[in-house]
Amino acid sequence: MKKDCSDIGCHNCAMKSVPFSKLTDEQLEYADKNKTVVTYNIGETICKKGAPLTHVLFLWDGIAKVYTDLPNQKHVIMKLLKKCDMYAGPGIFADEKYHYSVTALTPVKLCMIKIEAFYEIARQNSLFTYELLSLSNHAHIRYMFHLTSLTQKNMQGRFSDMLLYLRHHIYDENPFTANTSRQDMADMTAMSKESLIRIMKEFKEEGLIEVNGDTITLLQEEKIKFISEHS
Amino acid sequence: MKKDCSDIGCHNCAMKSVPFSKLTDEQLEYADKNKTVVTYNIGETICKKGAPLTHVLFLWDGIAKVYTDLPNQKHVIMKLLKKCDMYAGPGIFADEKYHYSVTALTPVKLCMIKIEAFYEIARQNSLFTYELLSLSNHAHIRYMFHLTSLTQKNMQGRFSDMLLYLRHHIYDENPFTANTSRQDMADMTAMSKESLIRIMKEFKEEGLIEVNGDTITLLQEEKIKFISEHS
DNA sequence: ATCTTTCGTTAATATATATCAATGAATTAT
DNA sequence: ATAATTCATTGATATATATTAACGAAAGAT
Repeated sequence: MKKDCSDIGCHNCAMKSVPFSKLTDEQLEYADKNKTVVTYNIGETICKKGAPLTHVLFLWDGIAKVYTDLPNQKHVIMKLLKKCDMYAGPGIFADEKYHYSVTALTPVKLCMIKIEAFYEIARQNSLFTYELLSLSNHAHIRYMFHLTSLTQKNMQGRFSDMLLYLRHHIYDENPFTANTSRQDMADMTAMSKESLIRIMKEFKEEGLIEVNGDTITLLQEEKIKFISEHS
Repeated sequence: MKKDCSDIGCHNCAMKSVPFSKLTDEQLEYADKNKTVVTYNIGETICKKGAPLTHVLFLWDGIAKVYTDLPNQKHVIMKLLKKCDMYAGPGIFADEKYHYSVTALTPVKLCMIKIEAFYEIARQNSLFTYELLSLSNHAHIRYMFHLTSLTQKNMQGRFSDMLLYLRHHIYDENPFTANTSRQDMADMTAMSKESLIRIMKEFKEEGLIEVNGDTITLLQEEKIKFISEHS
């Protein structure tokens, strides 16, 4: 069965995240009463860093970027969100602010659940909270990998990590068509746009990848993995 | 009352972390039965990255470093642990491995609670899990700050961030005596040891700090904050 | 359809930071 | 006490990466 979600209530939503699969019927009902469905266009801001955290997001469709919206315009993209992803910023259970901005890279359809409802369910159901903690820690492990990539690897290594991330975690297919601009890719790898393009060219010339506009083919994935691990 | 902890059981432990303050007497009793007290010497490894995660740590005394133990010897120190800190690596509730190594920078006394006991309590008590999630997310917010510091700021900015971290989060006093070597400081700021020393000298010559061996005085904290924010 | 703006690309140059090498001071081992 | 390591420091040099500038192509606006 293809995972999809029409607006027929949390009960029947086939996209339920692991924490939500632990809820009782009553709790799902409650979540359902506190949800809203919204559609965003490309480039629209879904969450703004610093604003009060009011909702948890569940992507039904589309790709969005989660990034540190820094005053000096130098963003770091922490991750991309895709279909079926749940997104609760780190401010939840903490200071109740958004610490990242989220912007749509394609048209994005999502449902939002009020944070109060979220808290209420967490208070009632320790299995739910347990799974949230699990998700949170898995995310943490990924961020640590990201941090060591960005601080310890050279540009070739960081670029390789980005390619593998897009191929395996976001698009899950080999020739993939990225929804990220070159600037976005630069923000994912903590380099300047010009450097990113130069490294991309280098990879093309060495036959590691093929690039057609936004469509990228990994021609020698093993070598790319090697570069990721040895830079 | 000075926060301290003698081995009189979790019940009477004055250092109880917020999550543990939410436990019932019975649950505290249970934790107590599953704890061990250990002392480590300087330089000893408390946890090794990659090893199975078996315990959660509670520091009674001393300073330890939490770092990504990378194959190529290029470590990143994520944070320091001090008295009263609880430390459960991100592998808890996830893949049950240590993702960071932890090493004692001073003699360290700590108690360890078995992870199974931890899970059992989490299953029973949603308030406990709730507080764990809160801690986890607060930690995440700090890591994000760290990541943007390391990837977006120049060396002066990163060094300033480290000084402010040591002064406010670790030692909480102004002339402080660091337990970190120059190499450790370099690993905290993602630069080479030589660069760290050069920046340190620069700060001394500009009258921002005074350095006597490992004792550092922030002479112009406002300017250091300014550098942190504008680099 | 034309103008304007943004985006992708390239090359030349500047700069921040790492690496290398050398030395003295401080620890640790013998 | 002496030798042997390790650690802190400095200067000279190399290198990775950013910045600047320029231009064509694509996309949006009038």
